[in-house]
Amino acid sequence: MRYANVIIDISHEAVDRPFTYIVPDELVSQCHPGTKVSIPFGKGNSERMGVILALTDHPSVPVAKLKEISSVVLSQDATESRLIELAYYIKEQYGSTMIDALKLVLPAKKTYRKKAADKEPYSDEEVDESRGMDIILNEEQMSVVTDFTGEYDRGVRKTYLIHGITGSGKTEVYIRLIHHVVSRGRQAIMLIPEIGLTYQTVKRFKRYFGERVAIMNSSLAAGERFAYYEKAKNRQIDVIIGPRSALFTPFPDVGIIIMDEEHEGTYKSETMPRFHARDVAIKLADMHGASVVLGSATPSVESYYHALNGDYGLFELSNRATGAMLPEVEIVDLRTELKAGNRTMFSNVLRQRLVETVSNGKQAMLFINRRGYAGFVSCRACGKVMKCPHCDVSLSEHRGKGILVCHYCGYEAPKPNNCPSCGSKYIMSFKAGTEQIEEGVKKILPGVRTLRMDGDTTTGKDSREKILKAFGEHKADVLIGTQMIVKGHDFADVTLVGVLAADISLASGDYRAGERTFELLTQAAGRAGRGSVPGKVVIQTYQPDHYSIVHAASQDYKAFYEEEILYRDIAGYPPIKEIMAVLISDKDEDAAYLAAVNLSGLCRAKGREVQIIGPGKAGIGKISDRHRYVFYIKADKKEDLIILKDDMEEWLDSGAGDSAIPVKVAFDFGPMNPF
DNA sequence: AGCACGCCGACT
DNA sequence: GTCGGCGTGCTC
Repeated sequence: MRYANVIIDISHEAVDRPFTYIVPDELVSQCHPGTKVSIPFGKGNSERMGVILALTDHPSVPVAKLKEISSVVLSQDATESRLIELAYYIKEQYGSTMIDALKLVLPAKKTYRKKAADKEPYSDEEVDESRGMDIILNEEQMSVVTDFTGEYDRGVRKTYLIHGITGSGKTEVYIRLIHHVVSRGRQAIMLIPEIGLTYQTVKRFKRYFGERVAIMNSSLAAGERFAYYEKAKNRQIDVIIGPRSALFTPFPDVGIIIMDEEHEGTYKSETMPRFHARDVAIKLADMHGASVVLGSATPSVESYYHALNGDYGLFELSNRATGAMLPEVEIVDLRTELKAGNRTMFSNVLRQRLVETVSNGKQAMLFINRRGYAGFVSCRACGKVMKCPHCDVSLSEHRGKGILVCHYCGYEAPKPNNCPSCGSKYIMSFKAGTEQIEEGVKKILPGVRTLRMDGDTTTGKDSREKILKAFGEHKADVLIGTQMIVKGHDFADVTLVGVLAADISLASGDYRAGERTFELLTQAAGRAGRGSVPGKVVIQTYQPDHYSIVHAASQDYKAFYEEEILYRDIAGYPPIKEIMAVLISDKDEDAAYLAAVNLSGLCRAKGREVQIIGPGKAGIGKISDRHRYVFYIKADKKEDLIILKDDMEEWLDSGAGDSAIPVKVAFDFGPMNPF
């Protein structure tokens, strides 16, 4: 290990690639990935700061061109070195390169223009002098706050889970906890899922923390983000609210990390360091001596398992803070509807409730899981489905534009007038589920005012906000949408929530299907009756006896958990066992397959106590002309998976099996979606 | 980013 | 004839 790959200065695009340096004998013992070093660089050999990415024996550049590392730089900037350590943790845990992990953690300045910093991502709200102390908490909320602050002041640092039903007032509790930590001179990171938090919540935080809180949304330009980072470094703000990347805010002394809606899938990165924000938050908290608070109405099975185990502290909030009643839930068996001759998407019960609701001047939300209802395009004469030439998926038509789009690679093509297969001119697109429902609603209630919201028809978040705003102002009677309408939007006039086909999400075929269905139904049900009138929920399903549906209807998380954990135990899934997916892709199908066989064979040959499933073709066999193969490894402990990941990385680095070199290999620990 | 090399205008 | 403009391009 005589040579080191060093990144010079991550913050400038032009030099954000590794350079090779000779490691002098006397520095060998001190040089590791993540070590800061001083090196001569450029024509004038000016001394620059760099970070070691990796060590190697075989430089890719002629040795004659190499210079020596001058010295190892000891951490003068604790915040930065902590983030570098965090990058190293991410690299080790999730199997990425050090450079990708560093780029994640120390984002490049890029085209930073000094502007947005002073522009206040809300108008200046009056800062409340009592700073959050005027929130009146109920007994349950209060006991969470006193238990936490008591332990915090005694120096106890750990991870807590707040299991609080929808409307139990978790936000007020978060504000109190943050206030406590901030008043002791430390900082707070408040993580929210990508979908963002409502304007109401933002206003509450602004009100209590005023100028000392920054809100980071995913659309924030790199420059704006950088401006916040500067403020955080200089202790000009105490609280950052944002999605998973908010974890990398360079606060000097973090005291608490809160993760709201901790069960949300968006906390798991879908791109190369496929890290889970929960794990990284716990690691970061450990480095700072901070506590972590996870909150959810429907905790992930993993987190609840850890809470029951005693790994996490557990708080329960089981009352609605406003005293509003839980909605009344009815399950409708679609099989009996069909037998009775009802072939529409609406059961008699739902039809009746819909008419009642609208004629009483109230509002209804109708929810459909989009999966399986995408607006694909096919030929009526021969049945040919228009597919993407680069991916194994069907194309969908962009609303009325006559353009077919691939959602995976962005390929676009005009909609043909004649079927490319049989020449017929009867080419039509299947309507999106929401469109069909809208038509159905209008048949039941002629003249009803409807709004539609789904991923395909809603371009940009602006139109989304507009739709929600219009519905909130009661400019429509019925809102029809996909998952996106169930997340945390409170509308006082909504007294009916209808779930049209609850089991579509059960059919997704991965081990989280039951959990996801329970979550969606519970969240959807939580939308009904947020005002003074109790709400009604109608769940239509073909599997009325499925435990996810039954327990969602009775709003009984614990009963759901008991059955779910039993299933995970029997089938050997997380959190009982740990699972890793290895995804291999290449333009050449044979090369991808061969690499998958070789890698899985390598893992088998190691003879560890693991179970290897596959390899096989991935669910979507081709994306952007790259053929995809996948295999899964199950183990009792995550460490066993990490060791195998390291073995595979080493094998790939060493160039063993020359054919395997160009293939891309991605590791995914605790995959959220089946490949 | 910095610093060099590089090929066209007004100066000791 | 040379000093110097900052336009491309490389830095282990």
